[in-house]
Amino acid sequence: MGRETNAFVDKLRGYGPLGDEDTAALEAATARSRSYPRKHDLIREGDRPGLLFVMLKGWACRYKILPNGTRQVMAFLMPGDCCDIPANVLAHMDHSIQTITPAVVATISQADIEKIFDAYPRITKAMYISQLVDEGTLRAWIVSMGRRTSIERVAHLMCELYLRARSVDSSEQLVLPITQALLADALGMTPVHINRVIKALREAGAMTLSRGSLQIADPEKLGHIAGFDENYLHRRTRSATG
Amino acid sequence: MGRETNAFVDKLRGYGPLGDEDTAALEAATARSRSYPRKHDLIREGDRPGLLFVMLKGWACRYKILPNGTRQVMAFLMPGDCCDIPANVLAHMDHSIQTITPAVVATISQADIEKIFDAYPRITKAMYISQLVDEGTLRAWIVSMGRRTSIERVAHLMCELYLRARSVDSSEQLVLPITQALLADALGMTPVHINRVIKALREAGAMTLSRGSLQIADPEKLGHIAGFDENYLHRRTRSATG
DNA sequence: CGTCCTCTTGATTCCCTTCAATATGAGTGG
DNA sequence: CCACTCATATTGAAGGGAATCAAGAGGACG
Repeated sequence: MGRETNAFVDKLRGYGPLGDEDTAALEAATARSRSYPRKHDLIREGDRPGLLFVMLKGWACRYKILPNGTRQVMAFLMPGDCCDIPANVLAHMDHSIQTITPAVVATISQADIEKIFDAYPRITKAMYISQLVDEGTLRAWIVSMGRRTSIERVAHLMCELYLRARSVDSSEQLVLPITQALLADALGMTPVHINRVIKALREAGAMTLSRGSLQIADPEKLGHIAGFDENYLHRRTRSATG
Repeated sequence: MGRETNAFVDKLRGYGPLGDEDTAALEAATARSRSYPRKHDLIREGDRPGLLFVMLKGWACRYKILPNGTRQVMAFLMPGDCCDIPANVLAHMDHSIQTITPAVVATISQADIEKIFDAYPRITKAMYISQLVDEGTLRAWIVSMGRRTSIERVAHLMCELYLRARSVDSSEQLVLPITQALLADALGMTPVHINRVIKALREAGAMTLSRGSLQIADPEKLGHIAGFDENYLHRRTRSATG
């Protein structure tokens, strides 16, 4: 087979120059991957961390179940994203990670991460920057939850997911694997109210969500409703890296 | 004068072993610091980033003003915390940073950061981990905003700030520089409602907030109300580094 | 072809916001 | 030392947005 693109390598390359030996090391580290069905927990709250998960295909999310039984989703992971909790700092996971779609994910052991960090400073730096960008996404999320109306909130998240998905899959008509229940868990709302908001967005001609997949009818309109400023995503044009 | 403790070095040392040359480099980089009054913007939304801010004394916060005029605070910065947006990835700041108290902060230029990253891999790694920990704090914040009641939300934030403040200042009776308006901006609520929640917490004997400073009367009770699990703060015992 | 998951809609309730008025203390200047 | 001003805190009343409760429709799947 030909050389398959590795979403993780692509992403890191966007954050800093990588040499051939860097990409080779990354590809070697993520060579062994596993497939998982949807709704499969990759790691659960309370587990001992220690592996770096690298999403190669499919989506996942970080979430936490609260004592009252409600669920909060804190992040969406797409191809190229990775998640890492350093085992030497944290004894137990404070949240879980679950696939949203069937997914292919590679895991890198703590020892191998250490080796890579020691031997490939450019990788360390790129991952540091990747971390900074992820943090910006979380901050934007906090802003949404704190100060945006529910319709703005939904529209804003859809804009973010649309742009992020688009940078790993440039299909013409993107379809995002989102259910109303998942949206509710991500935005701290009830499924019932999410449904009403989505109806409003549908009637406005901005987007349609049905049976687990979302279609953006009018990205411009959606962005306008959300008051969206894509600056925070820190996306770079991909053309330079091709 | 004797050797003053550098909160930044102390914090990073908690995340990984640093050699004498590492700490020397960090101390040299943060040697030149400036004092700022309270409510002073260190950097504003729209500015070009490029400096690494290191809080040496005092508190600050990240915030964003939305088009409708409301403000959302996304993070509190305490001595030892730093904030960094890589200039080569982000053209303009997507939020501002402002001091909450009079503060002493050092700045490191982009060029010097690069040099440090290239020459001191242990520092890079420690900062990467520091970043991971900060991200955990943001995730906890999202959980609070999404799925906790207002009283739990206030109590939870107070627990977090109390523990974080305590790890840099072990005074017997900690007093946190928080106003009701600031709390409201941080938790996405109105000052009026914050006031009512605080009244409830006061009457429960958990904590008291008055005229810009907060006292925790009963940390245990507060933690119980919040459903607080300090796991996510990834704090380590400081004794080992003394 | 029944079961389950996802989505939809209506009615009611309640938490929080909004609006408004007042209190209280800190800082300032005469 | 006191009047003045401003930021902060407090409390009440009314309104609205989202949750809750409840019932049902429509596919997907075995």
